[in-house]
Amino acid sequence: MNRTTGSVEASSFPLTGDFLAGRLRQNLSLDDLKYIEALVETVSDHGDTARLLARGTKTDRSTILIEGYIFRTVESGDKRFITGVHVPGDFVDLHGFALKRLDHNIDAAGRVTVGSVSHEALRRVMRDRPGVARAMWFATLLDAAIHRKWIQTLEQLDAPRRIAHLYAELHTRLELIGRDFSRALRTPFTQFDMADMCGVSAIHANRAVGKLRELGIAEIRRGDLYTNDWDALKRYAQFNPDYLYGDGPLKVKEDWD
Amino acid sequence: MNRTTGSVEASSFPLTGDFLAGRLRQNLSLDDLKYIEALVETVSDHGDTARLLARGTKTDRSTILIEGYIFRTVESGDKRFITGVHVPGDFVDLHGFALKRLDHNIDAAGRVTVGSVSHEALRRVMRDRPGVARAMWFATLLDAAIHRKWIQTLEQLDAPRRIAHLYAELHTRLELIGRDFSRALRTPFTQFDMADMCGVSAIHANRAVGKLRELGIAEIRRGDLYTNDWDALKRYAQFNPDYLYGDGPLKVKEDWD
DNA sequence: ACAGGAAGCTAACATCCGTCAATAGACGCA
DNA sequence: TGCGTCTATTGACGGATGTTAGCTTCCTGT
Repeated sequence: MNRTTGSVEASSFPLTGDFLAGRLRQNLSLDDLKYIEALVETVSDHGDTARLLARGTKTDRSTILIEGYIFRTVESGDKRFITGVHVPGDFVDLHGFALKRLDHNIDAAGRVTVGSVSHEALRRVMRDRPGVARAMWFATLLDAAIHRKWIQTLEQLDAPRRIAHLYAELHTRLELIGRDFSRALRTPFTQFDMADMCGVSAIHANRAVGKLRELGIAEIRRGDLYTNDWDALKRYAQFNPDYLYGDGPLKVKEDWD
Repeated sequence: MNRTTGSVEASSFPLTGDFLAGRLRQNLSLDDLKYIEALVETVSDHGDTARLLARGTKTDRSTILIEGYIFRTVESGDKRFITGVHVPGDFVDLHGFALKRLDHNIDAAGRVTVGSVSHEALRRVMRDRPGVARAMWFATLLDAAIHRKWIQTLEQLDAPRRIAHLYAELHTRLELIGRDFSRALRTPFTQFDMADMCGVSAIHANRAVGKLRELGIAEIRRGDLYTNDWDALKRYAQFNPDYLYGDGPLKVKEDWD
């Protein structure tokens, strides 16, 4: 595997063999995971808010997030909208493999480490490893389920609850890939980022953060959320983790063939 | 193919051989389309607002919409939220094939005609027709792209523009499956339905419909939209059809294998 | 034709949220 | 250390939206 450096120095993330064991973990054997990891040809680091892929780009590579957070963004006029956020282990542009032309940007939130897989390699997967190909399909179906929950959140909740729901979702997704933050969840998000994810103005996002603080639900400082009662936060946000399929209905290997 | 009747009488929809030529059309040969059509084991009609599949259901069949509109809905408290709408030719629960347990309801909007395909048959597709399997994957990726646009719409637009955007999207999606409504787009949507799709109260949806009328953008009566200037409506809604990939980047057959 | 119910419409008031303006705090860089 | 920039915070005001209530219109079944 080749290792390159983006706009900041190469990270010291240890490529010990399981950095891909994220969302796909439940669906694949260790053998399959090692197979995918071998597909990653380059690993690179990128600095604050770097644009990894611009809307409209035709690319022959797909990107997997290894460390950090990534936003899906669209720009309209002078405003930015965030339609999704990714955590380590997620393929962030698998749909670019199929749809060829991206309909949105892929932006780093803070510093990130990403791996790159050529579409040529993915075509080999499609041909030689149907089980892996299915797992990748399922991963994109989970993306769709998360999108639907964001739609519901935007339709249903007020600004403070939207922000609480965002962090509740991230907390659960990070737990599912084996990262437990019992008391604090650290992110590089600014209140502008939160506003663009929640569909409110930055000033109103600030009010919402203040309300969460005032209610004793959570203390958010520079993107990092501190709480001693995640259950209370999740209850306040009306968070129900079913849509993340964490109990493993993604585990369907035995149902196939 | 067996033909059954739901809660209303069997429709007279002519099953002449191309009712599946919807979203998949651009990706598949005529031979492939006929192959899929042969998979449809039963066709049934359903009456107003029938629930075709309830959240949490484990099903061994998938549903393809032949005529009418279908909502994806979730209920919370005594409120309903609509996270997506489908037009003829769409597979509405292909993800149920992969994820096993549905995280939302599948509800008819008005009267619908649907076809049913067993998961057993889909497993055969996966094994015997990789090209068809890929097309179905791409169809779910397009669902995700539509979801992202809904997220952006909820984040960006006010209520009148959201409703205009909804009809603009439907207009384009119906055009892509060969149904052109140059002057009127007929739907069975109530203003409650529009409200639940746009994340506003029914009363505010009524205000929004009134504003579109007052501005001369569109006249919406009992779900049916009349306009003599679709371009003006789409401009008002800031509608850009790129995300529907109507120009055929879904056409990737030549890139595979 | 008639009655009942569902859907559409309007008004009044309260709350949520956007915008503008100004200030304070935190961080990076020289 | 000091400066500049980005981020966070607060207040004031106006517009967008939610809620409640009541009324009207349209559709449908008898």
